[in-house]
Amino acid sequence: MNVRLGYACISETVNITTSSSYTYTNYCKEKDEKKLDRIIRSNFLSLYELLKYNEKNNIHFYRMSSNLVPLATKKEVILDYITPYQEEYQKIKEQIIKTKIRIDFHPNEYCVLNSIKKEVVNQSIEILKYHYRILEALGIKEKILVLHIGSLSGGKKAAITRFCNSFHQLEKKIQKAIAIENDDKVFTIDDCIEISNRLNIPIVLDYHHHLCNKGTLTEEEFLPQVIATWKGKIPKMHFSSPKNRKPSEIRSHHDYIDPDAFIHFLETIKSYTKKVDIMIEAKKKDEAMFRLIRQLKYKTNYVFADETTFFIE
DNA sequence: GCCCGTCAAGGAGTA
DNA sequence: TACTCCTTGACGGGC
Repeated sequence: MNVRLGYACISETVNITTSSSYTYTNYCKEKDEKKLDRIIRSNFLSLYELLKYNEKNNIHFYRMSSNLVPLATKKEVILDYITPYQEEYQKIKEQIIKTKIRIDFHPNEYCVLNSIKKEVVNQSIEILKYHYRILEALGIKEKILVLHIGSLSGGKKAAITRFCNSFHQLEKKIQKAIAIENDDKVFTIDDCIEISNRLNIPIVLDYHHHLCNKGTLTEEEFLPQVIATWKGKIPKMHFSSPKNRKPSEIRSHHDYIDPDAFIHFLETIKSYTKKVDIMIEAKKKDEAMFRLIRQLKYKTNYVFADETTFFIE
């Protein structure tokens, strides 16, 4: 099995941020369009710098921050975040094409497509449109928006039906970009499989969430189904370690990854797929990924093709 | 330069 | 109905 590791949004090594913000409260006070423009350009420039850093370190899998454009989804703010930034998009696009890095977005838990409130659903659709437009502007061919199912209101059956109904309200091209992820409290991998079967969309398995919130299917049962949802594309999965074994902290992410748990995870999945991209979700971001890699080199016979890519027999 | 309160979002639980 | 907590990184005032 070929494994590529990636990290999300922030580098602990490079001291820049792609998430500089301009809060709505401050914007209302100041109405400083130039400041907003400066922040957006700074975030795009930082994204370009991070992609250069990824290239230097042979990182082939990366999640962009959702906060690239502050206030982009605020109804009260009319903001064209595409046309004025063509130069920035082009520069980033060329870097993405050059390095063939696989990139995605993961809108946060406030994007609730199955909310019982119509205005929240509408706002969630706007949030997805914003992410999709950025992917389009960056010329990313394989557009992926990883989404949680959301609210449990009215019970699971009703919640899943609401998710499917809202999904069908999305433009077709955005529907094609949606992938769903199991969460750590409510929607299990079983639920994701049910939804995936109804909507024909891929599933991102989050193994930490699965350990917190198991369905009835065994790993042997769900793994081939989850991988099949990618229809030949390289499956994406998320891996993190619990901050603490205490029930109150088991859902929180640790600074680093438990290498033995990770090795166990790889051994579990290796007979089901030839390739996998795994996003390391640890508080120490890329630093945690590189520490894990050093530990894998020490503990295993995995054959490394480059800094973040290796092969398991 | 560090510390800590605030911001921003929706859901869910409690009073 | 109103509140508090959850989560997370950035921000910004105070010292």
